[in-house]
Order: sequence, then C-alpha cells, then structure tokens
Amino acid sequence: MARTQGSHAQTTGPKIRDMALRLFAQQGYAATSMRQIAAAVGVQAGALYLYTPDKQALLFELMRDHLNDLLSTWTPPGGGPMAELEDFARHHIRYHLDRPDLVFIAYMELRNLTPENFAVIEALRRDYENRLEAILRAGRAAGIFAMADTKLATMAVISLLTGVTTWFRDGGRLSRSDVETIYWEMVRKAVSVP
Amino acid sequence: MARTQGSHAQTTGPKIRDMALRLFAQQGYAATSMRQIAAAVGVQAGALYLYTPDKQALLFELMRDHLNDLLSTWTPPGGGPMAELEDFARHHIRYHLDRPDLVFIAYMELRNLTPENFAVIEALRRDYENRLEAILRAGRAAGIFAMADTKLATMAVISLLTGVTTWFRDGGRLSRSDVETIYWEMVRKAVSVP
DNA sequence: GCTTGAATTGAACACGCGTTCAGATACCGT
DNA sequence: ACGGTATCTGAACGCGTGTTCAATTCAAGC
Repeated sequence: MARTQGSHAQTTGPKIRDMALRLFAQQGYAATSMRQIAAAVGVQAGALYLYTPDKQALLFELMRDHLNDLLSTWTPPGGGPMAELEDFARHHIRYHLDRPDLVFIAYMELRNLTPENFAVIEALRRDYENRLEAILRAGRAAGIFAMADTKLATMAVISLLTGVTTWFRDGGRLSRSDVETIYWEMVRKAVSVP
Repeated sequence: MARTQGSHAQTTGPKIRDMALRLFAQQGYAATSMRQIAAAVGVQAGALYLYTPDKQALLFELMRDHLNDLLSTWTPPGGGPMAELEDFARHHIRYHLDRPDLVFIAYMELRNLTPENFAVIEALRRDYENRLEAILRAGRAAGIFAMADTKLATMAVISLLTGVTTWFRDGGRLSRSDVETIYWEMVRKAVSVP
C-alpha cells in the first residue's frame, strides 16, 4: 500500500495535511484547489490521491482530529465548579491560540462538510459544550454561580472565549497569559453570583 | 438605461439581492454560482448583469449596506454608560436576530472580498467596535465598570453578543426578549465592578 | 398597429475544477 | 546489478464557472 514505507511518503503524507490546513484557513475550502495544495507540497495534483480519497476527506479529517484532540486534552480536574471553570476557560483559550488555523476551519467550513461528516463533527462539538454546561450546572446547584439560564450561559461563555481568535496576534500588546487571565476574569464575573 | 422603467425591472432588481443573500448565507459565496442565483430569481444568468457589474459587487454591497444599516440604526441614547451599554447590547441582539443571513455573511465571507472592498468593510466594522469601546471607557472612568483592559472587554462583549446567532432559532424555548435580557445580564456582570 | 427602447435569452468564450490512470521514475532488499 | 514496488508525473476526462453579446421578446406611447 501507499502509506507504509519509502522516504517520500514519510514526509509527503503529513505535508499534505499541513498545507491543506494552511490553505483552507487562508482562503477557504471552496476557494482552495487540489492543484494549489499539491503545488504547496511540491508535487503534482494526482499524487495527492495516494494519501487521501478526495478533497472532502482532507477537510473532514482535519476537523475531526482537531475536535478529538480538543476533547482528549482536557478532563475535569476536580476541585469544585469554580476551579474547573477556570481550568476550562484557560485551556480553551490556550488551545485555541495555539491552533488558530484549525480553530478557524472548524468554525468556518462546517457548511462544506457532507451531511454525514457534518453529523460527526456536530456531535463532537456538542460533547465539548456539554462539559462546560455540566460545570455551570454543578456550580449553580452549589450556589457558586448564578445565571438565568444554564444553556445560554454555556453558549455565551464559549462565544466569548472563542472570540479571542478573531483579534489576537502574537507580538501584540498583551501576552497569551495576560489574555488568558483577563478573559477568565470576565467569564467568572459573568456567571458568578453578583 | 436598465434601472429606470418597465414592470419587470421593478421586481427583478431587488429580487436578485434577496436571492443572493439567501444563497450566500446557505451555501457560501464561493459555492453559489451566478446561474443558481439567476434560477432562484427566475431568469437567465446573463440578465443579472443588467443589475450588477459582477458577482463580487453583489457580496460587497450586501455587506456594506448591512454595516451601514447597523451603524445608522443606533446612536448613543445618553443616560450614562450603564444605560448606554444596555441599549447597545439589546440593539445588537435584536438587530442580529432580525437579520441572521446578513449577519452570517458579514462574518463568514470577509475572505471572499477583494482587498479594496475588504478595507471598506473592515473600517465600518471598526467604527461599530469603537462605539462600544467609548461606552466602556466612559464607564470605567466613572467607576461604574471595572475591567482589566477596555479593548479586550470590547472584543469580548461583541463576541458574546454575536454568538447568539449561532444557536438561536425562532420558536425555541426562549423568546427574543428573554434572550435579550439574559444576555444583557451576563454582559453587565462581566464588565461591572464586582 | 407600428415604432421604440428596455428586458431578457441562449449560445458562446476561455478557463479552472476534482479525479483518474497509464506510464515513468526512484528507491529498497537481495 | 537487478527485480520489485512504492511513489509520482503529465495528460486527459467531463463538467461548471463568470462573463459577454448578438438576437429576440416584451410592454408601452402614439
């Protein structure tokens, strides 16, 4: 098979995903051609099909692996809802700032997934939201948090945290950990008892 | 010229914008062809060029008019930073929930603008952000608001408010004004003195 | 009913797309 | 040095794209 040995395959395979990632993030899935990806890898378009069945699989696997990674790199640390929420918020920001391209694609290219692929991604996304919701629900039950609606608070907190990717650039006025701390403070205040 | 009289022109012209809006929002600018738009209007592709110079202008004018509208339908009402922030937040949510397609396009299709068009849209967007920032800055100076960084708070509040469009659907568990009030409460707490 | 000009068609243009595949090439174990 | 196979090329396929334009249809004024 194609994926096993040979010196080229060990670099070409991953390179395709890297370049697809970069190009999809920069110009979008629909606006990126297989020929462009191939050129970026340094190969002819036909060679891509030794590593991927089609263009759609490239997008889907990027998104699926991203979400699986997001889910597997964080588990509730314990220590009560407040500590867990802080950990969640800081991890979310750190993760998103470390992988801006992946995050961008995961939010922008949902429309370009086939219905079956979309369903898979959607389910992973909901898993992630449910983790935050569980924290908020526990915190409200414990009287630590106060919000009119837990589900809305979940969505609002995720929107707020994810928004950091739209403006943050390395080398700017604030460091990543500055941003992390400032955002966490806003999240905490938004859901805490007044 | 084409735009003046005749019974068809009075309906075909606006119809093109409506259908382009719907299709761009549903499937994206790049994935929508002029032939699809024409079919949705009930006309051949060539006829579109009596009303628009090209496809790009369709996208640009949609976004430009949307942002101009957003800017012109809200002016600071006075009454102090807290009252102004509430008015801003409620207006933002109301406006965004009333025009989900336009809002979606304005956030998703920025990449598909030519550089010149992008610059125009970007400037309008910044105008809008600056209005919120002015409120927050005044509130902090007055000791009503407390946030570590005004610019970050501006971006965070906009992310939080805009996020409502990703999940809200009419006929759901909560009405628009419910959502408006719940979101406003979170915004208020996030930026207020603890 | 004829003339006029706007509104629209439908075919054509050059081009880029995703994907396939027979043939060439490069590399490895022996 | 050779055989085998993993890797890649380059051309081709059918199709859809944005846009143009001569020719046609349509609606209204006289």
